[in-house]
Amino acid sequence: MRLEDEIKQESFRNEFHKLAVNLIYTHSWLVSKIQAILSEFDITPQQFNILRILRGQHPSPASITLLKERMLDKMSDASRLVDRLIQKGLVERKVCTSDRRKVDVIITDKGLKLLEEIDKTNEETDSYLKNLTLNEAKKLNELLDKLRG
Amino acid sequence: MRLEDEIKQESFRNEFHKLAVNLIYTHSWLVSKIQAILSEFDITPQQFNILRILRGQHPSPASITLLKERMLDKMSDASRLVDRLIQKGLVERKVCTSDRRKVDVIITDKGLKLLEEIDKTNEETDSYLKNLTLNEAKKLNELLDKLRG
DNA sequence: GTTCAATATATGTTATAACATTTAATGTTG
DNA sequence: CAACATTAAATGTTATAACATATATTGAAC
Repeated sequence: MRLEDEIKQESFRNEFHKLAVNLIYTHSWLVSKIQAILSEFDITPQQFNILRILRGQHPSPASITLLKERMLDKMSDASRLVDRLIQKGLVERKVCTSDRRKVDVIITDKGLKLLEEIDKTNEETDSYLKNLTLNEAKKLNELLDKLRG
Repeated sequence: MRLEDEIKQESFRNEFHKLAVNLIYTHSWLVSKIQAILSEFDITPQQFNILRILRGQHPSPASITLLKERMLDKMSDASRLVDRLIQKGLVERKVCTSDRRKVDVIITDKGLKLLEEIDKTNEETDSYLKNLTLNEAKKLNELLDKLRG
């Protein structure tokens, strides 16, 4: 569906301006889809992302800095995110024995099991994007990579 | 630059999954650029968007509902956004005489002037996106529209 | 005209991003 | 070894999205 119709704006200054608005709008569209799926598991998209990063590291722990590097936002609130995951019993935090400034963050078995359950929704998540063919998805990825320079 | 290199992840489940992550990452990249520019005017991207919508309506007022429809996020905090713009003297809020449930939100002269100043940064804003050719930008817009269905 | 449903918006709440600051620990230099 | 610089993460703060709720007003039905 055309952006102009969806936000009821007749025109843009130019194609680049339209692109900026389109990215912002489409991001919001996508994230709300993902959020709807994840809310059934009582988890937010950002918390989910942390769990996946930790699973990728498992059984090694991850530091807060490593989590930040792997996350999609430039300066995320990783420490507080981890706090909330600890409350949910999905991760544990330990003092790092080799460097007392660091903490070791580890995913729990409960966290791993939750990810397994969520993995079962992969088909549904992908389906939202399958308005595009595989080649179109590839093209879109290439263009996004090029856009960032 | 390739997404895999930027977030230090070697692979994705499939192209569609990569696309989801790429959209989230690119959005964050873009918004931080826009934010840097707007912060010099002491305004957030969302506040800026409200001002632009109100300028488009000027001299007619806009209701909160209209603002919400025109905004890029599904369920934005329009009322509180307007509060903060009022504090900055950039908009005014009046009771709507024809329907006391509604309020009329109007941009002030100060708000209009600020937008004129910000308009001078358009070239800079566009320049971030000019890693793409015009045709590539068009293609990207088409694909994003198609993606949402 | 009265009753009830729908509507508009303000407000409450949680989670998050972003930026700043604080505090303690580690690394570097002399 | 001491002094200072750097680092890691926790914490403070503001703004926002999203969802829920509250309250007052308007519209619809009878």
